[in-house]
Amino acid sequence: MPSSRLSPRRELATATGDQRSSAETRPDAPGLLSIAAVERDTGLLKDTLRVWEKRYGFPQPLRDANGERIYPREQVERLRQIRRLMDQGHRPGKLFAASPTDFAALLVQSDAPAALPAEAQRMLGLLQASAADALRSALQERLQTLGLEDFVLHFAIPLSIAIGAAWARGEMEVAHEHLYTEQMQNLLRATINALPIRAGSPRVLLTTFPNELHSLGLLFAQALLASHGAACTSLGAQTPLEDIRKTAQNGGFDVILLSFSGAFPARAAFSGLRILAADLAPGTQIWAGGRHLADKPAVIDGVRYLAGMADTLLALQDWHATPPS
Amino acid sequence: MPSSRLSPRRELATATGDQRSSAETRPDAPGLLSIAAVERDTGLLKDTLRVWEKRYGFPQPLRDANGERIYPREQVERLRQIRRLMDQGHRPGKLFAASPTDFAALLVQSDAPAALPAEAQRMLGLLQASAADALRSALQERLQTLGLEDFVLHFAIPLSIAIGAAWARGEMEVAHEHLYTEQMQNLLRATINALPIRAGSPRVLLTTFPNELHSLGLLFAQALLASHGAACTSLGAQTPLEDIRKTAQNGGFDVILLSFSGAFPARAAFSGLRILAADLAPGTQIWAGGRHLADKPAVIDGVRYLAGMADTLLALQDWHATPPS
DNA sequence: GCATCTTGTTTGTCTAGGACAAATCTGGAT
DNA sequence: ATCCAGATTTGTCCTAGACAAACAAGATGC
Repeated sequence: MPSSRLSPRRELATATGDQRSSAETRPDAPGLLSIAAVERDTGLLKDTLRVWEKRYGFPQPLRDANGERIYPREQVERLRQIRRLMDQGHRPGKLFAASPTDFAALLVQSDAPAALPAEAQRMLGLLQASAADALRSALQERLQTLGLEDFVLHFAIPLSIAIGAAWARGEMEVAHEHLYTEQMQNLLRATINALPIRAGSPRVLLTTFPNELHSLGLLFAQALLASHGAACTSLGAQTPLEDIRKTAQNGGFDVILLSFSGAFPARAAFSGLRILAADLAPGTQIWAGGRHLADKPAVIDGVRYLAGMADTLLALQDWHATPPS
Repeated sequence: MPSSRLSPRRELATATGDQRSSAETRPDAPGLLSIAAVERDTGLLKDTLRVWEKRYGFPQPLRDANGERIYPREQVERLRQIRRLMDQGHRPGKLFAASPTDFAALLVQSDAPAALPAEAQRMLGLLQASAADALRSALQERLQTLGLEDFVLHFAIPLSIAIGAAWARGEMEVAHEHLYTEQMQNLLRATINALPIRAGSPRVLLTTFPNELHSLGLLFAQALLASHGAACTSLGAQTPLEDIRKTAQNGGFDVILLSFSGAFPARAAFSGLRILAADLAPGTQIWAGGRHLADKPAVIDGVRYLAGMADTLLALQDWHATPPS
């Protein structure tokens, strides 16, 4: 007798792989995580965790009564730090070999001590105090003051980076980050939704390839474009290549914006871009975001690389200067 | 020389496990998917896919030059249908044993032929045509006409269910569903954001346990509560139990709303609820959503079960009738 | 008849160790 | 400096087996 479900859960099942066990996420056992829970928390595949244990001797989880791996919280935190450094280009072999001192040095160095606006600093505090309402209104106030463009470029992005760093350092709970993401999303989506579309602006389709999550980054780009009147349609993250192609053809878009994080292999990115570019309606452009792509870009007809968020606006300017229609 | 990343990707890495391979998602090879891609698309673990192949003889992927599994699109679609029926309580053994006729019958039966408003029917069409702008304004119009509460209860929820069913039937691409989720999110978040908070209303914290994705459902609940003036704070999906506890204590919330989909094992849900209820500030309530929980609820002090979305509003009424402060 | 306990079956996830191709680093030649 | 060949690192996939939790069915008691 199947009991029917209340509401669909698929939109995320697609994007993430919704697992169904109970063991890996058993909510008891305070500081101890199963291998599946660690996979979820760190983004490292089970296979990778096991092979690291064999090759490098870390992590070194305990075992429960059934001989299954049990990871103490501190090891998971270390794994997160390692993951973060790897995302920045370091290789695991070096990281595991590094002395504790060197490792710490790398970590500190990685925390872009970039100029973080004083207000952003204050918001880190609000976040750590879980002061949701205060955070909400503070963000809103900043947005009012700075305007959408400056807010995104000079406030939201540095703040997001700082939060990522604080999280890797273990100074922030998962809940804090969720709270931040929610508030920021609410604010930006509401703002974007209310913006007028300027005539003569391009119609832009935004998304990422499969295996690209990174949803806040995409939202930032959308906000920048929309603030200049572009007609944006986002598919969120993780759209299969074939689907992007079809949607782009149907929708009559002028621009397809793809965002890539550092973790996405450049080879695959270029290969996908080539395929996408191959059967593009004439006049349609592709904008590919992601710093590591812009470093040594493959020359593909119809593809433009954006080295940073700010480049998005330059591309838009150029589009206006020479509309391909 | 680490190349630094533009923007943080963590908020989703947390929630999903961001993988880093290239093979599983190689964007070439039109109708053929690697095992990792199938895991992402169907939500079935690699291990499960392999063990099904051995035990039931399905799926039966091809092999590439390296002996690695390659799944044709049609098998993946079948897997999605199976997954959907399993979410409704069917067991795999029966499904694999069923004759094609019986299987088809189950599928049809599962597609809640529930009364779908004519306008919703029309929107399914818009979605399938990828008419993003038309969809956007149509949704907006519906929302204006019906008001937030009716819109959610009698329009958005049935529509979401219908979309889930169409997707399982293979009539809908991933992109269509992404498009829908995005538009709906934009609309609801913008609306919620603009709602006033009524004095004397409870402060509600919304989230789900780890392994619970289901973000649109949570957003629906938030919309309903907010439409009646409640002060809602959402953490999104997938918050670790410990984090929920801490946030709830800090934030001075009156209610914690947890949402569970059918795929979440009831045992684990009750166990988690008990832990959470144990050290709750006096006067704080827990509302647990999810039909399968309400069927045979474990009696836990401070926990109220919501059998359906509409129950959310009843609970709110009761709260107002007898404020626990 | 309805509830509770016991047993047998189904099912998902974990374990182990081995293999290999893609990505990266290294040194040599232009 | 730039480019190519070879060596090394590294992530993911493979097989095969084991076991506990979830479930179904039958037995027992009220």
